[in-house]
Amino acid sequence: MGRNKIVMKKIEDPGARQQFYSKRKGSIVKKSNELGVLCDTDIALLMFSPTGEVTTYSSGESFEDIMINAMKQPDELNRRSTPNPDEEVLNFTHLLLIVGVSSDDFYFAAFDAESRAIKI
Amino acid sequence: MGRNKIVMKKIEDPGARQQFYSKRKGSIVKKSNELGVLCDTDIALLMFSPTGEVTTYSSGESFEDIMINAMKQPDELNRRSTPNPDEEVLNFTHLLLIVGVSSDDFYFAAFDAESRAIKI
DNA sequence: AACTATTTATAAGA
DNA sequence: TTCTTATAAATAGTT
Repeated sequence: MGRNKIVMKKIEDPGARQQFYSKRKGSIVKKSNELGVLCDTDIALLMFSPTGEVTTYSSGESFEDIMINAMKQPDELNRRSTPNPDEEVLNFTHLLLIVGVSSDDFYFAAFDAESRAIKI
Repeated sequence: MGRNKIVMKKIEDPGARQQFYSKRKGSIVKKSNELGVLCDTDIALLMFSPTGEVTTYSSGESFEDIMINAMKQPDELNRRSTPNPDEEVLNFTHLLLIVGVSSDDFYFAAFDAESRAIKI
């Protein structure tokens, strides 16, 4: 929207890039908030500014709680199990382990360098 | 946008709610992708549909890698350290522990029920 | 930070 | 349900 159409290419000028980021970040947060309220559902956002500053947004629940809930679902994140998990474990170059503990529940997930779930 | 202004209230009809979710989800992903490309930066999205289905989006890097990078920054997530971490540990009702391991690095973070970082 | 022409998103309707 | 269209919103360039 605006005087010219958007061009899908990196903005090279650092000042203009930061300015663009700030405006658009606000819009995405606003839209996410609308979606969370109108649909009564959880949305989590995490974004890096061009200078490396992190912004998080979460609708309703906390950012971490939304992540935990996502881990507990048979969803996009967990669906990435490999056909042969044992084989993949041997090849990881990094490992992301997420563990959630509450008074009445326990859950965890691990991902290799390709973001594939690892059975542990 | 459209024939009428938005009303910030939950859509009660399940069919209309799901329809709204699908449209708006697509728009937010599109906007996030624009932001990621124009600003050459990382964006991660996680949202639950009204029926509980999880969608993730990540620009550039994988969703998990963006989470790991966020953990490594002195950012929004890590800034929530408590003045007296020891005291908080005694009160947690749940715990989220995130650990990342690569060939040349190691990092972790833990959060209590109030999403405050816990020193471990 | 505010303005405004224009593009974009989208709520209803077909 | 997919397509159309009038209108609300977002926003790029400008001031």
